[in-house]
Amino acid sequence: MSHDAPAIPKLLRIQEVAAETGLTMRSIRYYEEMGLLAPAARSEGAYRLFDTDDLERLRFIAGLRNDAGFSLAEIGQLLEDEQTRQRNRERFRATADPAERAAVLGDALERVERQIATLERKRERLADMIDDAQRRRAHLRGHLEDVLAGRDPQHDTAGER
Amino acid sequence: MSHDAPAIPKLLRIQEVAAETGLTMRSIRYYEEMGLLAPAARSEGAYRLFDTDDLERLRFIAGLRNDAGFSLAEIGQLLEDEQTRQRNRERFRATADPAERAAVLGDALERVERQIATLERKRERLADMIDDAQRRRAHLRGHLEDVLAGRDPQHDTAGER
DNA sequence: TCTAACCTTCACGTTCGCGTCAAGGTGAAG
DNA sequence: CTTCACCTTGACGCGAACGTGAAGGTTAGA
Repeated sequence: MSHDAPAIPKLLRIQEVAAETGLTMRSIRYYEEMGLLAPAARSEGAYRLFDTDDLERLRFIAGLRNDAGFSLAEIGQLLEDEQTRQRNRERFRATADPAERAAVLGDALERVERQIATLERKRERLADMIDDAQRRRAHLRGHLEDVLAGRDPQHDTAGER
Repeated sequence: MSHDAPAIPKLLRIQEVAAETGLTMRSIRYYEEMGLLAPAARSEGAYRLFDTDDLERLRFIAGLRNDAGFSLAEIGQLLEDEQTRQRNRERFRATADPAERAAVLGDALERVERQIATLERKRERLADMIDDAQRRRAHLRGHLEDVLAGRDPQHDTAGER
């Protein structure tokens, strides 16, 4: 009967976090230094201790960097907005003045919309590039089929651009 | 007796190209140094002269860097494939051996497919992030409407994430 | 021809995103 | 208490992607 532990969230040390996320310890510390990470819990002797939220956050950061190609500064903006959102929530609750509440919300809305615009520009670029690549692929497949079928058309890709 | 110039494609100097593409002169030279740019034409006195193809190429590079977040090395790969494609076309035409032709095409196909996979992973990430952002936006809009309508629901965002 | 604006090639400086020691404190096991 | 793996904070180094002169040639116009 091991007195079931009620809310000990199982904190991890940096090496385990590194193994878990695929990041290096250096990177993790650097991200904290750059303010991308809420100063995680610390042990008595100043060991960094991470919870599952930190893991998620780190994975998010890694994704943004590796897959989306954002700089840490940009990631900082994106994450900052999440924290700002939290604080806005408190501010929001701290006042009952509809005007101020509306202002807070309007601010947040603006930020999010700029984020979306930025992300969508990126996505559109990517979509264009993917379209190009797929057209090339289709073309190559056509040629390959021709060759494999013994055909030998001189048509040479037509509109090469 | 200026024998009417039939095909003078209006060459630009680096400063004009910079203004046109939004890049700096330094970046343009650097891209050439890194082999991303075919050594454009040179004037008598070694001035770099760019044509519209160069402009397109530079815009493409800028797009890949700024919007898609690729490194110059990665861009080099992507561009190299385009040139490889050109050369493969010649190789392809140089031989009549179906096996070799198929090999050339298969090679090109592989490259393109890897490119597509890379790009799509990126796009999926972006799509996820955009979804998140849009959900946040919808939420904020709902709140804002509530406040502007004089409502004051305590519901507080419900499922916070 | 002369000048002002433009260009060239070095070449060193800078920021970002870490890698890599160095010198020491921490923590759990035995 | 000792040991050893693990952690800490500096601090220097490095490659990428340029910025920023310096020193000098080029071009086009008055």
